[in-house]
Amino acid sequence: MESLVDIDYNSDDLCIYLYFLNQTVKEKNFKPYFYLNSSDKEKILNYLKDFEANELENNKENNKENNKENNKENSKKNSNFKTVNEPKEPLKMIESIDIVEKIVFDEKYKKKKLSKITVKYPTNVKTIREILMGFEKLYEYDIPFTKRYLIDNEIIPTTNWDFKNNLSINNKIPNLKAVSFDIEVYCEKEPSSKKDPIIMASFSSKDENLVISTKKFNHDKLEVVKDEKELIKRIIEVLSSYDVIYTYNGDNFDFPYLKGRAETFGLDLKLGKNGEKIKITKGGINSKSYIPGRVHIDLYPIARRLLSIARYRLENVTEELFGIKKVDVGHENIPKMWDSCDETLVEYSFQDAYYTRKIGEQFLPLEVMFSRVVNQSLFDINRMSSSQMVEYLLLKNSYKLGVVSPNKPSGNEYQKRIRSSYEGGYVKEPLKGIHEDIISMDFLSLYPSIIMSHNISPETINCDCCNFKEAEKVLGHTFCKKQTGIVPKTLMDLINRRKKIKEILKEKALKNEFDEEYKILDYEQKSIKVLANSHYGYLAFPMARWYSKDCAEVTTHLGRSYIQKTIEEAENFGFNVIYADTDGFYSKWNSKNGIISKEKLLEKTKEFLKTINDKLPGEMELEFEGHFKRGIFVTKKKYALIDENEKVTIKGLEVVRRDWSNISKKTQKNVLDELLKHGNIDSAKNIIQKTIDELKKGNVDKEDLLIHTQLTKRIEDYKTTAPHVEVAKKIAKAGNRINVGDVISYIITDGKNSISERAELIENAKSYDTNYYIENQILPPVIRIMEALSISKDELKNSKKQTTLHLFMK
DNA sequence: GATTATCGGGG
DNA sequence: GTGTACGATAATC
Repeated sequence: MESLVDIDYNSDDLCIYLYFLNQTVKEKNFKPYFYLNSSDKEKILNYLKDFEANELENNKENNKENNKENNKENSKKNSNFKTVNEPKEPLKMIESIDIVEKIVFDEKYKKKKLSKITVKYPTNVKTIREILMGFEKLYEYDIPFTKRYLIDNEIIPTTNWDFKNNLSINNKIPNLKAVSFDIEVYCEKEPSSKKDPIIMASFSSKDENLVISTKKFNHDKLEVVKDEKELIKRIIEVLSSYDVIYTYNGDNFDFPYLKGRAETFGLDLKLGKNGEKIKITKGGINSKSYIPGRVHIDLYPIARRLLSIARYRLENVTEELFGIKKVDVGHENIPKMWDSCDETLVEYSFQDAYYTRKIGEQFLPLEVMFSRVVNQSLFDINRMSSSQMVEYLLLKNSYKLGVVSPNKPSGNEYQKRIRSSYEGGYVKEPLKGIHEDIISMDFLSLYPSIIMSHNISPETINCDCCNFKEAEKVLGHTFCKKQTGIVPKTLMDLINRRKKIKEILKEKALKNEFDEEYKILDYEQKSIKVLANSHYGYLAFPMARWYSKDCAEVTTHLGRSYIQKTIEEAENFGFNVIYADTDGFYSKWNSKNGIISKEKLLEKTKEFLKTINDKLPGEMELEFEGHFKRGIFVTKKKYALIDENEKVTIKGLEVVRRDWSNISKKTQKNVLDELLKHGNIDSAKNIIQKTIDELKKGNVDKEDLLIHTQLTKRIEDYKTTAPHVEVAKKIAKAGNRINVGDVISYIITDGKNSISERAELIENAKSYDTNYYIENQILPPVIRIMEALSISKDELKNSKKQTTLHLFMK
């Protein structure tokens, strides 16, 4: 019994490689295929024959021309001989043409006779597809070969595999040997693999913590090698003994960089299970670094998908998950530290690898569950958006139902979809200000429930097989009563599976059985929840095969109507609804109905939930989400709350932009903390006034005034004057190199010229413009909060102290 | 207020 | 690789 960890098409061996934990199985019998909307085999064959004859004829002509040109070019440049185009011989590529009866999605689920065209090799699909495009409509012609294999054979990756009975056994997460990997580079500016060397590599696994360096440091985990080439060889050696490799942004940085460096030494990155080379595909911004037979897990895309934080640097993710602040050195200091043999650099490099592994261990079980539920490989799942996962789930279900799936949109259609918009969820304008004793309630999976209970799906919308009364229409649309659509059907399967798992979990919890199986099932139900909640978004996803703007629009329309009716009921019951967004709301007890204790409030909430849930249709449920000690509501999507345990939740108010000065960020944080923790508006006001005073007195740290802005284009390309551009010009004038992408840090100094002219580097700043910092850095972030509490801007500025010019003492 | 441009992660 | 190609936020009209 073994589990399938990876699958790849080997283009040298011309077959699929199934990478099990301890063996690679070659699959030679599976052939690529697609469908053609025609059941006339003779006609298809004749069409191909005609094409081939035509092609041969054209090629003779072209070759004559090409040869002439080539000869000319060759005599001129003496360049390599250009190969002439081979004529396309489609008939040789075809394995078979079979007439099959299929249900066709695009034709309202009609049963139809189609041709299943099987070709010899995956690359043939593109050739034949392009020829037959002019003949009739094609289906399922762009499903990657290995993905197709997994769908058709119902092989569930990462489950144990019973070779005797040829079936997968869904149980424990396989015992994969995992290591994390991270490199450090010596560079002053943007790293370039053409010149900047790799100086260190770190690894962390359950029984190995290692830093390899090309220089000696005083550190216990360090191994020293003589040069960079040896380092690269050692990296290959270490990585080659593991099944799973964790990185943080390794897709875009570590592996492409390593490959670039290896090339300068004439080395190949033969990292695959059987010595296959790493495959790095560059798709514009996002690369993928694939190692055949091993699973490269990049934690960065996972963190983006599963966490909701302001920034996704490794240090932010570490802090979010473990509450630990890891050592950070700042990349610009690496060369200095390397030159001065500062061992903090080794510790930093090691911690990067260590926490990358910790994050990997945290997320791997969930990824494994996604892989099993969606039925695609761990590597691919790692890099899929939730909409793509839904698509593969639908493709799998569609195949099981004998349905030919719809195609991806054409370029034009895609553009049209991107441009179209529709009304989203209901967002209530908040009752601005500070509120206490807040209860939040929300709908458990509002959109999935709506899609299921109304049978919303691209093929059930406006069907022609049912009769509807006018009153049954939603936004003028109707949904079939006879047949369950593929989207609600897929959702129901997921929800039912989750319900069953939840029941088992409940039983196990009662028996106190929090064992391995409990954990696995818990991960499974979590992955299913994410997938279920992604179905609505999928309907509006422009690249989706089962896209339907009408379906998405009906879903949000019904959602708005449910939440609005619920708010009305809550108000009638005695609540005062402060704010609402899409599927939930924040409320307090209306003082008109008397002042009640927290215990009584929770009781009332329970009572209300019972009455409302009795009225709601079966699938839908309003839930108690939380009780908050205090909350500040500023505008739509901008609010902050604090709960019983002093845990602060901030939505839309955080200053996350790196270009704001420290003093600005600090002030905003302190003001919010004060308001949430003590509810004291006056002391919040004091904080702001005190900061302004300190600024006027000149008691601020120079560093706290730095504003950071990135240079996004070349200096000469800027049409407008901006502070950071002016500073960049000064740096350039002083003879230093300035590159696109550099972050310029500056202080606005005092004077009479324009702001841009007064921007200076920290070492050149002799003063600062008090007024600028008050008006542009301190006030803007706090003003909207304070205005929601009826405090005016003038009131904040009015500290009745004289403004004096302040100079930095040095 | 709607539409268009820019980053993001890594060193 | 049977190609791709996201999504949130800031800037700008």
